[in-house]
Amino acid sequence: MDRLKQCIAMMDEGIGRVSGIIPQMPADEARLCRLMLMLGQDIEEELESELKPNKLNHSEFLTLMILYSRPDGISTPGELCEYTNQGATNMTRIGNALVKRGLISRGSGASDRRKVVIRISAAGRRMVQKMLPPMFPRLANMFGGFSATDKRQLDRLLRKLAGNLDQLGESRHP
Amino acid sequence: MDRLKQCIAMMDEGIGRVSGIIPQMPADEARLCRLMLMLGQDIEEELESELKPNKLNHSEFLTLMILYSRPDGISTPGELCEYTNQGATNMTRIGNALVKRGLISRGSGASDRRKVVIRISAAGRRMVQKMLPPMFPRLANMFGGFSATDKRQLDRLLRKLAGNLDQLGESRHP
DNA sequence: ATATTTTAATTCACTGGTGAAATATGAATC
DNA sequence: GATTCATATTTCACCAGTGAATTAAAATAT
Repeated sequence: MDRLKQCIAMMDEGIGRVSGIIPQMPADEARLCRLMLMLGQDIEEELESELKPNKLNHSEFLTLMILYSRPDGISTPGELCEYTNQGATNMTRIGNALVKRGLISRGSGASDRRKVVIRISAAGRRMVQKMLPPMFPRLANMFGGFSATDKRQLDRLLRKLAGNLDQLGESRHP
Repeated sequence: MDRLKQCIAMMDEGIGRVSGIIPQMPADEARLCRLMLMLGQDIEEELESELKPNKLNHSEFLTLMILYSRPDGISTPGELCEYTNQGATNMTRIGNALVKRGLISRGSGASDRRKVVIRISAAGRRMVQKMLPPMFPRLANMFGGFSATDKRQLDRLLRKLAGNLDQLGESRHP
């Protein structure tokens, strides 16, 4: 129990010692970065554990949600790659898996015949509508004790961080 | 460019539409949760891209850093599993990889002979000291434009979130 | 003391995801 | 209008991480 708290305590100590040895290290930033990584992973695990009973993994679920949230229920592998941040290779596999379960259909594109049109099926919509409500309580608990201001602040800071990460990313992929 | 920003814009629209269909959804919490997932992944990628030139992956690097940050430079597979949040299986592989590169040594435990003692080597310490400084500029940029207050706020909110996630986790693993 | 249960680490078979090459269509250039 | 170049998807071979079973050593119960 309290796994994260323990990991964080040990990180705080560790960063303290390391910045004793290497004082140029930006210790506050390192801590925030580690926190983001730890919480991100933990939330991912939490999510996967909620998806497991429905035998979907995160990227399959996300793909399905994007289609569900579209007015027309349609997209293409390439576009889904961008928004799910998955490689094309894996999107092919995800498509195969979802088609096999009848949650989406794949058809040839009309205008550009290189593109494949992916469309959520009625069964896919039902699946989403069945899966979402049970997630709401845990989702609410995740931010239990957060005031409206806390949530606004967190939202603001995360979006600001996103802007910086985009900058960093651009210098990686020139 | 601006990959994250675009993903976030599309998420905002998507959540808007979904909460039109399913109004019980806690939309603010869903947004924050998605933001944490997206940023967590992106930071992970950023980190991996910095580690790649040294042919270490995140979990290998983290393992090495934990050992480095210990006063005695020592741990055991089991303990490293807890703090890296990796399964024992994978820790065996990580150990193999790091031993093969001479960054750690593995020895039999004195008191409890089931436990394996893992110790960072001089080469391991040198590797860490070589790798860290080049990461500092990007780490600083990640939080560029964050005031001291912004950083304190973010730290506070993330630790609060960690507490909630520990609660959630306990109900999963009873 | 011996038998049982628990704990630590490893091995094996598998899943999810990636990079490089292949295929096929479309767009641009000569 | 043939050739070159760019884009969308798929296939193949590989890497990282997981769950179930295995081995060995402690701890506990009988």
